[in-house]
Amino acid sequence: MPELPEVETTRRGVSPHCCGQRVRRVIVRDGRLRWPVPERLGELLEGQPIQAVERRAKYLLFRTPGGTLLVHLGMSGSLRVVAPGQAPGKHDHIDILLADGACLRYNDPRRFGCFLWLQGAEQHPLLQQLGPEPLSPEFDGELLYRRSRGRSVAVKSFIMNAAVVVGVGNIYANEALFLAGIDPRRAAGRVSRARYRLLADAIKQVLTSAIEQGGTTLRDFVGGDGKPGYFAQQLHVYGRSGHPCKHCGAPLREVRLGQRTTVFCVTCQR
DNA sequence: CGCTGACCCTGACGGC
DNA sequence: TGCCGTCAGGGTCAGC
Repeated sequence: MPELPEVETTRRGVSPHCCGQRVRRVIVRDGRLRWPVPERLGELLEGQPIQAVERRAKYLLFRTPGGTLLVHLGMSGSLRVVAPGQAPGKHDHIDILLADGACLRYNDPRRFGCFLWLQGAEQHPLLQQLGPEPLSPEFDGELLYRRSRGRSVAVKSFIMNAAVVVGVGNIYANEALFLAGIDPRRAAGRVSRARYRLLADAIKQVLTSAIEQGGTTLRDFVGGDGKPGYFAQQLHVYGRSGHPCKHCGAPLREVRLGQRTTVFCVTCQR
């Protein structure tokens, strides 16, 4: 379940192994992802040098002179660098073989991810509608306040909307709302400016600390069995329905908002 | 335009 | 033990 910190950790893990290298070969074993992997991906990518690996929202962008490979890990995807000659396992759908023999291997049991080839990537509809990066200075409480006026949607659904701010998945939305003391069910338009400042800070804080902890597992992404970083993180509410609130001890409550499991403390979050 | 809910998919898990 | 239903979740899209 890669959230933004896992995607960023993946980027940092694979980037040094890819950058400056040419793609020798592309092997697509199963191209049935969110959208079909382009038939001609091999022809398009082979021979191209990878100039940079960037991230926008939860998308990874592999830049080459001929175009950009856009990768999303979906719900269950992972991208790792494996040693030459490693036999593929179950759900290892795509290999990108690099000039030095290393292999960038994509595994995705649920196949919610995507591999797309873009030219003029910035104009692509998937990237064009996106709101600001949560860790950029552009994202703050003022932006949330302004964009939420008159909106009746629950504040939790609001901050998970990629048109508002990217990269806030279910886990971190729950955690940030707890830290900010805001009831996730509250209408977005009825949250004050002061509380949106707290919320924006909380979002930055949970994502930053998750990325830092993801960094400690970097070698897993590079070498062997990648374990998502957030398992190491101290979670206050996510997955703790019915357990005592870490602030007041009252049992945490669970509801569904926009098809997503939502956990919060009725006492501490108003 | 804003919002809700269906949908894509497989594996884990609980009940019987 | 095994079968079956349910749930998990990011993001897109249809429809109200």
